[in-house]
Amino acid sequence: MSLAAYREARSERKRRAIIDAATRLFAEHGLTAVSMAALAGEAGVSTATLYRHFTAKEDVFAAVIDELVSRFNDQTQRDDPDCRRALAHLSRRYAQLLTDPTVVGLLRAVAADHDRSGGFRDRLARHGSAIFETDFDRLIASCFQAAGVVVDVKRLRHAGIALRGALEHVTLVPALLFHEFPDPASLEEQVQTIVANWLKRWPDAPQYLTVPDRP
Amino acid sequence: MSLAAYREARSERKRRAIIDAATRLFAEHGLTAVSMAALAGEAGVSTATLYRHFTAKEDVFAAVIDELVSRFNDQTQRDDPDCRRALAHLSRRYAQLLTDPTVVGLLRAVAADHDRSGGFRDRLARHGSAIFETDFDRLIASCFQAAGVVVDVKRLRHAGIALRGALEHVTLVPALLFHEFPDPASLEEQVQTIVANWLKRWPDAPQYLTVPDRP
DNA sequence: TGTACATCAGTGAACGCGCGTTCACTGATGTAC
DNA sequence: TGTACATCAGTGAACGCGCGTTCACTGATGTAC
Repeated sequence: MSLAAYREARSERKRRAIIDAATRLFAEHGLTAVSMAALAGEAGVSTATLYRHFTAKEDVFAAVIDELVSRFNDQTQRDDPDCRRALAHLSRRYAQLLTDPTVVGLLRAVAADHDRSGGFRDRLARHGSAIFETDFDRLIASCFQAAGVVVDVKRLRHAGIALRGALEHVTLVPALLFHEFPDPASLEEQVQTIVANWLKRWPDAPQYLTVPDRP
Repeated sequence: MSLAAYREARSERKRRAIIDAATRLFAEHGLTAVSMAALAGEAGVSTATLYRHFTAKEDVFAAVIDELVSRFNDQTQRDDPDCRRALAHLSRRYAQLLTDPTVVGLLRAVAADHDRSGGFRDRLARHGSAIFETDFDRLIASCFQAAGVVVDVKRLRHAGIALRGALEHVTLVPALLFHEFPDPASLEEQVQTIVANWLKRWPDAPQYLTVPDRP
């Protein structure tokens, strides 16, 4: 049975090399700009081997996306009991994710080739977005509760829009549109300022801020 | 000289048809997914005619982007003397632009094919972004001034991040990533709420909000 | 007025290249006897 | 132990298609005489 073991090990190594190379190339250049020959070269494999492991180019891309999504799922972690610290921590993770060149590159690839897939590929974006949405909503609600402020659903929603919007404005938007990625130090500083501003203006805001608009 | 006039009119008609068709197709499918044959078909023209008007496919794309940029430039308008109304108006324009399927589609196309152009094509994104940045900065400063609050540059910058980030979160982000576009009514309502929340929390915020973070 | 010619934007058909994909074959290892 | 054979992931070379681009030609109009 050692023949089977040998073959499986070699096969697994090749498959890993293919997915790793595909992750790099698709993230950097997008789906259509990467040829199967280029992918095979980067992975150190023949093009025919690509087709032994995957039925088509889009199938390789799907595998790349699936792996990234499952990496998201593994990242759920225990909350800090201090909800303000927990929210700052979540914001940092969010900002780091949205300035990760691989993640952003794949998001761009998914968005760009939207109409050539059956729609199954935007799992990455939707799934990742949904995970963070849930976490943000929960922590934002706890922060309001901890501050002793009772608020309605609509205000909670806009509190989330304010925080996530500010974070995305300094991360995802320049990264997606301009391929601009902040250095870690300035990112950290921006995130801290954004979270501090948000805390002061939403859960810690004085009561008059919770009544309707001024005339 | 009527021959020349006839030819020029016909030529101009063809050129317009090409740019219009290219705007539609590139916005919907991106640069690489649109073949010259498809473009010629949509424009009601032969592929050879495309090459009489443009030297290459990328040149057609550049013309499309240039036209959109110049349309931006024409839109500078006189400010409302009430800076709060002016800011609400600017926010609405910004939100409408970032939910215009053509604009978003071309932004996506520019971002996706970034590395195959010499970088000249991101004029659209940079130029549009710069125009709005200037306008927002100016109006935000006036709103603070009108409220009698003196603030430093950094706080002004974060006020802008808060407002534009919230607007982009409900427009550009879902549009770019998920191809989701809100209907005009719900967009209008979201923009109004976002601007109202922002005004209460930034220029109208009580003094304690302008001192450094609480311990 | 009629006719031969000049002009040039537009075009159908072709070209050659690179792509995604497939095919017939290899070679490293285990098994039968 | 040695030898003939079975297995099957991996591969180099080829295939056919669609793409961006070009070429030789057309035809609508004006001009010369």
